[in-house]
Parts: sequence; C-alpha cells; structure tokens
Amino acid sequence: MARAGSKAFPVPEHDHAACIGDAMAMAEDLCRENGLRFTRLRRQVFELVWTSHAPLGAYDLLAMLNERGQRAAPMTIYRALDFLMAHGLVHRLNSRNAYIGCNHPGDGHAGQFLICRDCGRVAEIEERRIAEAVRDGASRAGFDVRLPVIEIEGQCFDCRGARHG
Amino acid sequence: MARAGSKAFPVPEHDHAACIGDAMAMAEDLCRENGLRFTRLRRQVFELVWTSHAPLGAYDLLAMLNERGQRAAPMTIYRALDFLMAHGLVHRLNSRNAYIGCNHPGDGHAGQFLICRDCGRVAEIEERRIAEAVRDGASRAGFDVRLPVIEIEGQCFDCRGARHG
DNA sequence: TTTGTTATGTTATAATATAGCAATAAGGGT
DNA sequence: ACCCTTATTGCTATATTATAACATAACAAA
Repeated sequence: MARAGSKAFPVPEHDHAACIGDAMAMAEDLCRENGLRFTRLRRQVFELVWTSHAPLGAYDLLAMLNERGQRAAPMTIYRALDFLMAHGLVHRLNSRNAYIGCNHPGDGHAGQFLICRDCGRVAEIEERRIAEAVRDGASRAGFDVRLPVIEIEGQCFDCRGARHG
Repeated sequence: MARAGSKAFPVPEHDHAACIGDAMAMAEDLCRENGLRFTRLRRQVFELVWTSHAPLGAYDLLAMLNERGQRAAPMTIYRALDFLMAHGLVHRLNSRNAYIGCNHPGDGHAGQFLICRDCGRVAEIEERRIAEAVRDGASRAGFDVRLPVIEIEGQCFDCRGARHG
C-alpha cells in the first residue's frame, strides 16, 4: 500500500464529504435500530462535530450552530452532546475539553485516541493489545477496569512527513 | 502475601503521615539536586495535594490553603501546580479536573492512573507492557507517541471487597 | 384526547482556568 | 554590601467550560 499504517488519519486531501455522509448514515442506522430519537438538533450537532477531524469545543459547536440561524444556549449543545456520547456517536477528549465524532459506535465503548500536536487531528484506534495490557496491568494492582480512557499525544504521519521529509 | 497485588492502593488504615513525609522528603531531594526553588508556597500546595489519595481540585486546594491563614487567589494555586507538574511532582487527572501527588517523579513522565469509582482514590502505576502496547498500536497508525495519558476508571480492591465480600 | 415521557427553550450561575501587570524576593557578580 | 537580573508572588479582572432549575413543546401510547 502507498502509505503503510496511515489508515487511522485520513490523508489531508481526502473526500471529507464522504466521511460526513458515512457517519450520518451510520448514526441514522444506529438510532433507528435502537429506537432512539435522532432529532433535528442532534443531527445538526452530530454533523457539526464531523465538520473536522480535529475535536471541537462545545462553545465552538454552539457558535457554528447559531451561525446557521439557530439561537441556542450552551445547555442545548451540552444536552445534544450528552445524548450523542451516551450512544457512542461522539467522544469527549478530556485532555482538550473537546468533542470528536466516532465512526464505530456502540454504547459506552472505551476510547483510544491519537492526538496530533501539530495539526490537532484525532484518530480513534481500537487495539486489543492495549486494552489487554491495561486490564492485566490494572489487575496486578487488584483493580477492576470499567472504563479505560487512553489519550495519546504525539505526531501524526502527515505532520512528521512535513518536518522530516 | 496478605493482599495480593494491592500495593498500588494503600490499605485504608495505613500510616498516611508517612506517605506525606516520604513525599515531602522526595520532593526536597529532587528540588535540591536540580537547583529548583521549593518555596514555602509550593511546599504548602504539595503538602495539601498529599493530604488525600483522592485527587483534589484547584479550588479545593485554594480553600484549604486559605483556611491555613493565607489569602491566595486562584492564580497562586495554578502557578504552584504548574511548577509541581512541570517537575513531575504532581499530575493532573484530565477526567476529573483534579490533581494528585506523584511519588516517583522525573520530568514529564507519562501517567497511568487507576481511578476508583467508589472511593475516588487514585493509584499511579507504571506498566511497561501498557506503554509498549501503546507505542506499538500507535505506530501501526503511523503515529509517533510523545505523551500517552492513561486514565482507567474502575473499582479498587478495597471497594470491591466491601461489596462482594 | 388525555396522559405520561422525552426533548428543547431560557435564564441564571457554578466550576475551572488564564491574562496582564505591579510588587517582592532570591540569586549572582562586583 | 550593592546593583542588576530573573524568578516568584500578589492582585484584579476576565475567559472558558459546564450545570442547575424550571418552563414549554413535541412525541407516543393508551
């Protein structure tokens, strides 16, 4: 393949409309199958979250929403985000106070995030070996893992390329 | 041994004065060896952080400090915490907006934290296998790890015992 | 249509964190 | 000791992120 291991971060010039489209379709399906109400507001917020592969703050989303003619208050956004997070459609990045779309939801699945220092983009990965190592390491301390959150700051393939050739 | 694998979390009835004493001595050493100024304020904040094995918020620390006769503003606490964090004496728990003392410092070492849902206590672990799994998993996505932060929510040995016998 | 439930609107406020500048204290050379 | 420089602290204001509390509206089931 052209770019070994670069699947998690989309190439800069990718078709982002397709990302959004796929995410929306997936969310529609999930909500239909689970009898959840994917209301206009929730749909809008979800779409806004997906405008970028970098996480967006709640007040960023609020501003974007209101630029589209709405006049929502902070609560409105937070409630929509709560719904989306509860069903795994969006994740919160604790280290950034910001929110990122998820493309393989499922209630409350734990996150492993790669956060690029340079471009700010975030990729979610799902490595069994990490989850296993966490479970084992915790159990050595007599600890029962419920919700492991892994936020890995570093440098993505594209940004490393930009610097080091 | 009496309680397999329970090293990370101290037993509830442990001698906490010794925890504080050890931490203070260690911090003194570290600062002396590195020519850092462990001022009265920083010392106080560090001691306050160590009053509990559960993380404390910046404003909690502020209140505690001011109860001791000082009249500090938020900035004061944040600056002291910044210093302590820069030298690995304290860590911030992103998932809680709270701060916890570290007993094996060293500039900017990355954290692996076990956070008990029930008692709120936090134990820091240092599992090579976790760090390795993270590095490997990230590199499969072409990502260069700089600062992995792992916050694992769950249930500690003591709290599990309290429920399940 | 009534009723119970879920979702949204609205106002106020809590909780966490930083900016910016003045005053003070600590070290280093002379 | 003195001056100079830098690091630290004090202080006021303000930014940023998030929640409380209660009213209204939409929906869905009986």
